[in-house]
Amino acid sequence: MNRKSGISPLGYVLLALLARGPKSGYDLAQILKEPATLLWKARHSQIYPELAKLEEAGLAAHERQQQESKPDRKAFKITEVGIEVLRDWALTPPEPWTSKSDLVVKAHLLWMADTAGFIEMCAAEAARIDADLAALKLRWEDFATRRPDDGLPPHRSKHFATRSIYRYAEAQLKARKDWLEWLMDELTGSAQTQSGTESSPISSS
Amino acid sequence: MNRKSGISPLGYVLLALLARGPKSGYDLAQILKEPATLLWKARHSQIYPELAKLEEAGLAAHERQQQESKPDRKAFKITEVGIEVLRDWALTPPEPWTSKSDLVVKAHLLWMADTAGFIEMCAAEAARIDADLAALKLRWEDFATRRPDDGLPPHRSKHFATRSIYRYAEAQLKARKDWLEWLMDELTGSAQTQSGTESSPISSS
DNA sequence: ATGACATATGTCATAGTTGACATAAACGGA
DNA sequence: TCCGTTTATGTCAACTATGACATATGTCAT
Repeated sequence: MNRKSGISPLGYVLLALLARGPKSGYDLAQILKEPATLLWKARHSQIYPELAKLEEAGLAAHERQQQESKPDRKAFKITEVGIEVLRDWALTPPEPWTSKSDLVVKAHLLWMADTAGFIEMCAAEAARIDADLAALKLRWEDFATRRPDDGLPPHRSKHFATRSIYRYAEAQLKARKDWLEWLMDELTGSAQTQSGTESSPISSS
Repeated sequence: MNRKSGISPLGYVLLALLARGPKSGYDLAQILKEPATLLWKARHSQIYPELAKLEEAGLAAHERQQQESKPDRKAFKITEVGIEVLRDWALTPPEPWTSKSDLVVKAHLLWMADTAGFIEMCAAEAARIDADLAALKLRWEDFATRRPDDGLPPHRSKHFATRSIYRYAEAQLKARKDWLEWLMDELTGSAQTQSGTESSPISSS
């Protein structure tokens, strides 16, 4: 729990999802699970206790539901207080953004690594990003089919808000991939004309 | 500590920095402190214990140094074993990349937020990114002056490796800023022509 | 001297996150 | 009937990270 507000980062994520409609812990875990993290990444082991905290704080409430052909579920709803808290939080300055990628650390020690192996690793990562981008596109198409445009103006539209986070994920992935491709270009040019770890001067045009 | 390797993510970061030359915990804390996180973000409270672990594992070693006009320091060096461990790690597939930005969570709940306040928050964030980009450029120019190009081919050059991580940071920041600008464009268009939180039908062409 | 500041090293309680363990209802196929 | 899978909820130990507290040396200005 964040000292100032009493709500953890994940708490806000859960509230933001509950604000669109009631969901169970299981539902939330499906939305926040890997791969292709769109909004946030979290496991059910973190989600269930967090929901209990939100409920204790009066920001969410649950109701037991019986289902046919499925076990019972706890349907969580955001409360009026929760909505107010969310609205306020939406306008507060975002946390300073710091991404921690071990790929960048590996790039930092590129100069002492096996060049061929490093390029191979980069190529595999670029392929993984392509797969993520494709999965993202499919996921968006699926969403857009299930929930077609509500026709509301962007600033009131859930459809638009969702689209905006897809665009964000896509932009970040593309930037990462472009960088990888620039890096591989620089390295292949360099490793071929100059001697690498072992030199095998077969052909240099 | 990571179960498989016995080395934490931060451990690899510290080794990668030590591989370029001896550094004290204080030096490392300066490199890894905010703002404008380039490689990783860490506090000295995490760094000092981690250095002790690396030393215990035989991956780094320190030597006490007396300095004029400054307190004593512990100069840490990477060991031969440490170098081997790093080289191996450099070729292992990077962790699946998941960035956690609360800005994206805020975008997800855009539809229920005060539009004018939201746009203002975005504008402030865009300005912050501009400042970060400017600071990044200055930091690169400072580095390039202090450590001019070593003339080595990219795959063996520390200069190039450093440049690559600057490019990465720049690309990520730009992608984030471009997205923010797209978002603000969409919102200003929408909020002006259609009624906002309170409707004031002044002019609708 | 006194106080502010940079250098330098450390600990500790708390918060956030992961991965493993644990349980159970309902379905479908072998 | 037993086994695997999906749905569903939960706990717990270990790991990672933050923010506060703590201490000490040396410089410089007041």
